Amino acid sequence: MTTMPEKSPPATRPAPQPTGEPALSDRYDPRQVEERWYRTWEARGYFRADPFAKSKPYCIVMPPPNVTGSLHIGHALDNTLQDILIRWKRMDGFNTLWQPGTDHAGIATQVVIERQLAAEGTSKEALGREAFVRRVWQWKEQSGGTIVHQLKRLGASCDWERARFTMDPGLSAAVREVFVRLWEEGLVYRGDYIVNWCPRCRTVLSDLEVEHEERDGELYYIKYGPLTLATVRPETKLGDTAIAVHPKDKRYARYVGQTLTIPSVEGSLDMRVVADAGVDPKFGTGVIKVTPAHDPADFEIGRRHGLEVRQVIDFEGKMNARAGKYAGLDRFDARRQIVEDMRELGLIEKTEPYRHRVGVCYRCKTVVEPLVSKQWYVRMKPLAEPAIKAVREGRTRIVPRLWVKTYYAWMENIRDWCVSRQLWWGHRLPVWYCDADGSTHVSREDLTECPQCGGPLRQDDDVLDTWFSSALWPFSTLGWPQETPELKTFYPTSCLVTGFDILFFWVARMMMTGLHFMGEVPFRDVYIHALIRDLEGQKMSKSRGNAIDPLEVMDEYGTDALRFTLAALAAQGRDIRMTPERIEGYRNFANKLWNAARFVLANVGDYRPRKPKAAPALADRWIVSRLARTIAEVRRGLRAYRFNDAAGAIYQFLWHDYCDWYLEWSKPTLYRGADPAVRARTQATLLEVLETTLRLLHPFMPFITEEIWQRLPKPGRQPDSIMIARFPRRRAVDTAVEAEFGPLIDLVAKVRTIRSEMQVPPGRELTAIVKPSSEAVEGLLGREAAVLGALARAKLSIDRHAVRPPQAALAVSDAGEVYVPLEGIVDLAAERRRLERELAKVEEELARLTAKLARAEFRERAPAEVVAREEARRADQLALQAKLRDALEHLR
RNA sequence: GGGCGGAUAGCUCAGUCGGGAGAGCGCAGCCCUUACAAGGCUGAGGUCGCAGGUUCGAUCCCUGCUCCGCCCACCA
Repeated sequence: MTTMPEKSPPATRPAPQPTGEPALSDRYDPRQVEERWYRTWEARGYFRADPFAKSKPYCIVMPPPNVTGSLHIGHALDNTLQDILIRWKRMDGFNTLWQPGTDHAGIATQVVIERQLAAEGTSKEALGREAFVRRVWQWKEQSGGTIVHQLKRLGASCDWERARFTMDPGLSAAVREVFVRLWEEGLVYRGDYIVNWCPRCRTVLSDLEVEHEERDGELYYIKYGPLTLATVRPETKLGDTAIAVHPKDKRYARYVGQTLTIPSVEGSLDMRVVADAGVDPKFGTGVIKVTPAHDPADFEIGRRHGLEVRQVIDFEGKMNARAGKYAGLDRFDARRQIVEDMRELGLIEKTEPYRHRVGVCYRCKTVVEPLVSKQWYVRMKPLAEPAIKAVREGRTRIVPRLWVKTYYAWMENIRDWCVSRQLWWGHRLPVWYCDADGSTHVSREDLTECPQCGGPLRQDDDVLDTWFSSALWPFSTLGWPQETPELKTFYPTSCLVTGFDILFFWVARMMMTGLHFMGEVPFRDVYIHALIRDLEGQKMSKSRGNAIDPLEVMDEYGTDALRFTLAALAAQGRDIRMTPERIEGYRNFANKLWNAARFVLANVGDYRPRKPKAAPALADRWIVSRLARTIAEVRRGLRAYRFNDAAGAIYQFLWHDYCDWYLEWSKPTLYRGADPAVRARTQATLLEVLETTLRLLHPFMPFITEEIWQRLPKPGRQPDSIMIARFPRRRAVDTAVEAEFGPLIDLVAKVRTIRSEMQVPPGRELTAIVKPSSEAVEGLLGREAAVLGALARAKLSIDRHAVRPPQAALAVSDAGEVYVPLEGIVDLAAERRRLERELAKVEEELARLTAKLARAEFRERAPAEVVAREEARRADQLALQAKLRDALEHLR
């Protein structure tokens, strides 16, 4: 790595605040910069929100990561987008609050500690509940903050002083308040139903927490007395309490109502045959066994026919005492054993391979066992209706709109939410039972004795589903149920940014609780972004080994590069496929910016900000107009949550307009002894445009923009940091200037093309004979001749009466015609082939246009301007055709 | 079974009034030109999944089909 010779900083520049070395290396080194600036920003309190500020509030609540969590690429995306919004709004003068926090993550956290205990040769049972919970808290205090530090590395400008944890006293009070109120309103109830049980986690799961996986299994055709039925779960046979057929199935009508004696593995069973519409006559033999205790569908059939619920599998997934000789066997071992036994008894008619979906625990992937047990539920329908209405009425806007339908579909078919969990880590249910009089008490305060009989009370052992407290997040973090200034100022929050995977788990539930308890939607906008996958479209995960670790990316490419990459990719609907190459590209972009800044700084040493003496040149006005266009695009992009559009606009502008054209254009002025006033004007434009672009880019790339911004000489008093500077305002685009400048760019490009295609050695001096199309263009070319010549690397000869010499390559620009004499250099045969190819293309296009224009329908129906354009295009092509023919003639 | 999304350059993807197809990467050629080789210049490469329809005109709107992916649902 080479080091630049030290350059003395411009005299007017205030000493860069926390900046280290004065010289800028030719490569941007993020490590030098990021931590230093983050510390400064935080120390100066720039992230802090003020509930009493007068400016318009803008608030985002962060989806709380699990305390056990480590920053993965999904967090990085989610939080980068939030930070972009918050930084943008902050710079735009809003009173911003980005409310951070973490989630206690019931099962996930409990599993982590259980694993630790196992490694220590002990268990939570050995510890006891109280000691276990203490242990979790201890762990939380020590290592629960990992993700917070990682979010800081990402540049997240949250108000950390307000960080909340779902099990904080305040939030726990909110949880209790909500549960008690729901109980008082009759929206919470306790009931005996079939639930999804995870035998490994030993807890009930909500329907959402069950994932479905395709697995290969076998379909067993079993003889049930005179009938044969098909099942994938023969082990539940011992819990069968009926046989069911479809009511209209004529094949079995005569059995309905009868009680059959079924020879089985444990002697004979007597079983009723019932008719139920839930049976699909087309599946298997059209007969099913009914196991109300271990199948949700069977449970329903059982209720309809008053069947006995006969549990044969216990809460650990083992066969229980009712299973006779199979008692104690794991359910899958029992399946094998029973099948074997039935085979010996000749009860298995046949088996078929069968691929089906099984429910598995979303945490540990263990096959879920449906079991009947007593759990707590929240009645959802009354809560869902206002939440549907709020979106219908546009009080909350879901972006992109494609998720709206999904939201409605789920809300409209919502089922009651099982909220109790058989865990130790979480909010314990505020429910007490009196064994003396059998009463149940739900209370805001801890109870010790029965309010009815004064007898001793026993608190329910269960805790609430983790998502119960998350559902209150937008108002519990702001202080509810207290009436706080925070709530008053920041609720409803402005925008929620999250992935679609937790639309039901979280977003929908926040909508419901927010409306119910606050009387208003929790957020005005919901922006739902895609999920990041690898190149093969696989979900990233540590176990697959395909995960891109954002921490490693930040180490290697810098945080700004990662953030910009994520913003640039954010548009996509459902999936984002991410590759390191992509990040590398944006790392290069950061480096490009860095070097552009170095160039500017190296060339403004003698610049003194004062009233400009020279009027801006065409190029100055052009870049300023391009900047205006970019500002408009960025603002439009951000407003519409089109982060990729916004990022793309800046990328395009900075690299291709500012660096490729304007910087190059400025060089002749800066290097050669130009008029000092013109030179100062150029310097002023270079600086002004760069400074504005930095502010525009800051929400996306906070670190590098701050680092450069601090080094720029700025007139007058300025804020101490770019992050509290103003976001660029919209300004007028000068289309006339852009139209004037365009042809100049074209001209340079044309000459370069000729040079490249004719393989003119770089050392060789070229003369470009330019024939301007009008006097105005001639004047323009004359004024810009020096720059044009330098960029095109050719001597420009402007001649209104130029005649294209023979044996010449040809190019056309809007500014006129360019002839470049190339005698003795051109490979004539190759040139002829090239011209012939070109001619063929032109003629094809010409034929198409001629046909189109000949059609009466087109002339009559198409808008006049379209017809005119097509005619102009045809004229161009005709002229081009003539020139090409002419040129070919010369070559022959 | 219901619903949703995707199919555009070799790869990953933009393309929001229907009016001449774009980016990044990759590839080819030339260049260490005093901001940057993590760079510059130039170039090649596409029947916009298939078939119909609407329209003067369709990558875009409608219908059908094929192939991927996802979500929801009590077919054992």
